[in-house]
Amino acid sequence: MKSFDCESSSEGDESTMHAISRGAVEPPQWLRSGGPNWGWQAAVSKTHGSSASASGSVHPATAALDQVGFPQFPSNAEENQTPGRRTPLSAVGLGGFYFQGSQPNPNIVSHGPPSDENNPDPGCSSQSNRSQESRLQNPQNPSSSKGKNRQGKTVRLNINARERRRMHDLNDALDELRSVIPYAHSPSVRKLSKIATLLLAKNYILMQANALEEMKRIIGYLQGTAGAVGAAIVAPPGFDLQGFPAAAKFLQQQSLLPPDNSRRGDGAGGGGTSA
DNA sequence: TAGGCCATCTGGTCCT
DNA sequence: AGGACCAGATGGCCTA
Repeated sequence: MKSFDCESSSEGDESTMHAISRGAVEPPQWLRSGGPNWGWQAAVSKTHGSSASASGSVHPATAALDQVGFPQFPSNAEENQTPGRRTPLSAVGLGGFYFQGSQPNPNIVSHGPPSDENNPDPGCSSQSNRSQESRLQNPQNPSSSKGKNRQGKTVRLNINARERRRMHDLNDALDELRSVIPYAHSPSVRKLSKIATLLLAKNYILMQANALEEMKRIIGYLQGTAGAVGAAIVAPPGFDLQGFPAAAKFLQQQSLLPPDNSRRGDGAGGGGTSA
């Protein structure tokens, strides 16, 4: 169905999609240089690589997400979901998300400022507009309710514009989500589909939660070990927390590090965080 | 050409 | 009443 108010989707969205793909966001260092392998690279290569094999009728991205061995965590998110109406944004503190007119992420291609969509361009020609007009007019009583039809048409156009803007905001949020998900953001790589973005994001969150739990266990173990021998944990030579203030603070809070360890950039390691 | 993905329109429901 | 949200329908574009 053609757009009624001169905001045809095809051209604009196509350019948007290509622009987003070109807006390369390199994958994180840990992903590029053999960090913890949680299956992301496999997922990405399967999803977007040239070797992405079509798996039947399923989209390659989605199929790859299903095939990849992501850590499977018990997910009660869906189970706790009540059927029917979704949680409104205001309920999660995002009530003011719309109409802010800001683009926090410069990588995100904006659809432009809300182009006065509530006032559909009267000069916007055309066939699609005329077809809409004809569609919105009541064929039963064309003369008596002309003014009402016109008003109804305006209302309908306003509703369409709001819905369009809502979907644009949703897509912008998805773009922001894509920009922080570690996957190949190279120009030669196809943009993640919406469902793939959501599934990857979900697994990424679960992965991070798992890593955090593991880190806590390690710290707890180290803490117990240090207590057993009655000595403080000494950071090994070359170990520098200057680049990790949060970690340093956390370790200080856990009494695992002397207060000045986080400022040891000039110390044993000589400033390098690693080899 | 079929299937996947997407944007848009549209009518309904719910909330403020 | 107006707006947000949702889901179905429809048509276009792209890829295998």
